Amino acid sequence: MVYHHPKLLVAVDCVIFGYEDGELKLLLRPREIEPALGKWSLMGGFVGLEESVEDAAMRVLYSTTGLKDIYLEQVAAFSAVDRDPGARVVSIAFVALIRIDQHDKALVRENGAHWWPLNQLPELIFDHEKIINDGLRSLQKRASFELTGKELLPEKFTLMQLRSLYEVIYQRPFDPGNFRKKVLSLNVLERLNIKNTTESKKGAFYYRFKESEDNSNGDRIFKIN
Amino acid sequence: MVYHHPKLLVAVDCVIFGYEDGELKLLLRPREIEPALGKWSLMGGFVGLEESVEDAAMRVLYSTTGLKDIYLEQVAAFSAVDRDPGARVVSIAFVALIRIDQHDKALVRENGAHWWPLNQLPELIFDHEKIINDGLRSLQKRASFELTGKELLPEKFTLMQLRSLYEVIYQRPFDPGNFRKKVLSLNVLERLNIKNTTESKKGAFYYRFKESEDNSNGDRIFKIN
DNA sequence: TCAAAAGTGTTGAAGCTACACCCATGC
DNA sequence: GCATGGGTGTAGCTTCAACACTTTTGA
Repeated sequence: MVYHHPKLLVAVDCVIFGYEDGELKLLLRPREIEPALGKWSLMGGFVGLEESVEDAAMRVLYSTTGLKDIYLEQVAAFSAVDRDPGARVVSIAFVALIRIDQHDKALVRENGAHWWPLNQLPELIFDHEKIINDGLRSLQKRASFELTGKELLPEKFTLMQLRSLYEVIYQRPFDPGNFRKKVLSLNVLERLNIKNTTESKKGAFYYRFKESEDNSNGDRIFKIN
Repeated sequence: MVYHHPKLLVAVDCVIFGYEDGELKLLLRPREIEPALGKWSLMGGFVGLEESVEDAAMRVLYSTTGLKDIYLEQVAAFSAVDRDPGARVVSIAFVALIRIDQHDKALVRENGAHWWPLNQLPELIFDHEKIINDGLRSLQKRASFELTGKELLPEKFTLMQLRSLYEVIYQRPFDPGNFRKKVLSLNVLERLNIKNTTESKKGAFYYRFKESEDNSNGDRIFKIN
């Protein structure tokens, strides 16, 4: 049986965050069709008949970065009637977190895509700037409940690197000593017996996320603001 | 210009919460068409070509409760390919909060709709039980950041009534003294010079929400669990 | 008089903030 | 030696949970 109602184009748009050179970056690509040809756009695609929106987002991520099993989280549906002047499109936005060093650089280049620092974004099409803002707030919320870094940092990292990541996610400084104590008290990291000596004279121990640790107990770990 | 991609039915489903007789209740209606005829369903409808999903949710709420300007919040998109056996439908779920005593009872009756206590729900169609669970978690989250009651309680209410509301939202008891102190410290309620004497011998002051108070500063006010 | 809710006070534990302070080392 | 980040400690403050206690009044 078929319901008699209008059908709409349904898209997914992925706010793909990566972390490199102490900055949060976003993977964007120049739009290749009218309208808004040449402006920059989130990585997106249309949802097919035989896939969920999550499947579609995974497909988009795989086809643009070559990565599977990416952290993915729904943000919201964006559906203003005129948000896309070319057609009526309802878009489901996702946040994706990836390690920049792991993605398929050739594939990204082939797509004309480019990593843009979060605070030096180019002109974006449609409502993508708003989507990005909501995506960042979503990331901040996640980072405030669950220690976030596994998906963005290298396998092993120093506490200073983790703190730097939090500083760019929250756009504010953290007290080094207090950050260290708080993070270690969560009991989700394990210290390795290797030191990083490139970023400080003394050398700092590497840490990594423990396997299969829940990492989230419902409490805030950092306050936003 | 038109994009050449499949189009899908897009629906909205509203998890409509009300509070009555010390219980959280949900407005549901029996489904009138196959498949799943006779099972109970969230209040929903299809999104038209000339409306956003928020518009569509508003429209559904107005046509089933007679109310406008309702608190409405997106929960998520549900889009499993086979979630509706009758057709491919992507549904955007919303949470709505209303005062049960204010809605249009005749209209609700006319729709065959019925208020069901949250913990005695009937058998539901499709994935609506999951949608309700996610909706409740969404309500809990909101109530943990922002004192919630304006949309569910009568204009004036006692602190005991507010506490009872929180107890059913969180499904756990709150210490009366501590709850009182915490809530009053938020500075979003104003005490009226009237007492309610029907629920206690001594009589308790009525309170109401202050006008245009932000009511949310980013901090948790209650921990979930 | 007694039960039940209203409303206030207290106390100890826990967490957070803002620091001070020493350590190790490359320059 | 000195600047830099690594790492630990601490004093003062706020918050919170648990619970005692007093007030008021209808049954």
